[in-house]
Amino acid sequence: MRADARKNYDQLLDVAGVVLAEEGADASLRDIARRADVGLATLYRHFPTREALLEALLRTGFDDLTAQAGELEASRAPDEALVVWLREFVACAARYQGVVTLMVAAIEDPGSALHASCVAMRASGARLLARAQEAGTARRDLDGADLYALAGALAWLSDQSALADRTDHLFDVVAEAILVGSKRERAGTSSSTWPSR
Amino acid sequence: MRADARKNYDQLLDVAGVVLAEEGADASLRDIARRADVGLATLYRHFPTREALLEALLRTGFDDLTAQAGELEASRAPDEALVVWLREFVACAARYQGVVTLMVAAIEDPGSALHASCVAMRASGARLLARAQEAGTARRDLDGADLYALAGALAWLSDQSALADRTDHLFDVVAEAILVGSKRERAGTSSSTWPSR
DNA sequence: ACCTGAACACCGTTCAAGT
DNA sequence: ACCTGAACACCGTTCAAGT
Repeated sequence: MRADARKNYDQLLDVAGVVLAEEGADASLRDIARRADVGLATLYRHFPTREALLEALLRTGFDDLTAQAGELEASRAPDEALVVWLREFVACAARYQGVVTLMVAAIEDPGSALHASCVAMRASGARLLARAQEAGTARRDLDGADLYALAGALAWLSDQSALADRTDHLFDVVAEAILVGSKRERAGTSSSTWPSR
Repeated sequence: MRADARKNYDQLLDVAGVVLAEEGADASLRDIARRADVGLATLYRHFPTREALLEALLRTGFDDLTAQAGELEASRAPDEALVVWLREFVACAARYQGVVTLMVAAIEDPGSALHASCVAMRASGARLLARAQEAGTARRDLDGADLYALAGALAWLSDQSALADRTDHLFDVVAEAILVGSKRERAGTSSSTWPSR
C-alpha cells in the first residue's frame, strides 16, 4: 500500500471509530469522509461497504471473543464459561449502536464482510454451549443458532435507551434460562451472583 | 372533515398499510404519498410524523390487545393468560417490520403518537404479570417494564429473517423463564405445550 | 496507483402559492 | 379548508477525469 493510501486508511478508521460510536452503526459515511479530510470515493475505495468498515473496526474485538472462548474452555467451569462469553458478546456488540442487527443479518449473507467473523463467533459460542450441555449444566433443547439469537436479543435490549436499565437484570434472567439446576430451585431470590467478568 | 380530505385520509391509510407491511416501518413516506395519488404535503397534514401514521394503523390492534388483557384476566388461569398476552404482543408488533424499535422508544417519549398506546399496553401486561405473581406462577423479580422489554426482544427476534426460525422455540424458552414451577422440573424435554392462542 | 469532484437518484421536511 | 409543487438540505453510490 502506498504511503498516502496508508495514511488515508488509518485516518478513516480513526474517525469512523469516533463517529460510529457517537451516532451508531448507521451514521453518515459522507460525514465520516468529511471529518477525515478525505474524498468520499476514497472511503469507498478502502471500504466498499458499510459492513467492510465495521468489520475493520470490530475485527480485533471479534477475534478476541473467539480466542477467549478457547481460553474459557480451558480455565473455567462449563456454565461459568458460557455466561462470561455471552456477556462479552453483548459488550462487543454494544460498541456501536445498531451493529447487532447487521451482525445477525450477516450470518445468512455470505457476501457480507461481517459474515466470517459472525459465523466464527457463533461456532465458538456453540462449543461452549455443547460443553455445558455435556456437563449437564445447560438445557439440551438449544443449539448454537439459538444461543446466537439470544445473544443478539440481549444486545438489542442494551441498544434501546428506554430499556437499558433492565438489561443487566434480564441478562441474568436469560442466562438462568439457558442453564439448569441454578438459583431458581435453590433460593428463588432476585439477587444474582453470576460471574461478572 | 371535508369530503375530499376524508377521501385522501382513507386512501393514505390504505396504501400505507400495504407499503409498510411490504417494506417495514421505515418505508419511504414519499412513496406512500405517490402510490396514494396524493401530494406529499397532504400526507404530512394528516400524519405529521411517521409515528402518527403507524399509530393510526396500529390503534385497533393495540386497543384489542389491551382489551384482551381484561378478558384473559377473567377467563384464563394466570400463567396461561400471561403467555397468551405475550404471544399476542409479539404478533401485533410483527405486523410491520421494525415497528418494535419505535414502540420501545415511544415509552419514554411523551411526544410520540405511540406513547399512550404503549404505556397502556405495558400497564395491561403488568397487571397480568402481577396476577400470575400473586398466584405464585410467575417469578417475582420482574415488573411491567421487564415484561415489556422481554416482549420487545422477542418481537425483535421475529423481525430478523436470519433468526425467524428460532423465534417460536425461544418464545417458549423465555415464557418458561418468566413462569415458575413449569416443565423444567417436571420433564425437562424440549416439546412445548403452551396455549397457542 | 491512488485520489477527487461532480453527477444521479433518492430521502424527510417545510412553505409559499393555489383552489 | 384543504391541496400541491417546488425548494432545501441531506443521503448512498458510481464514475470520468485528474495526478
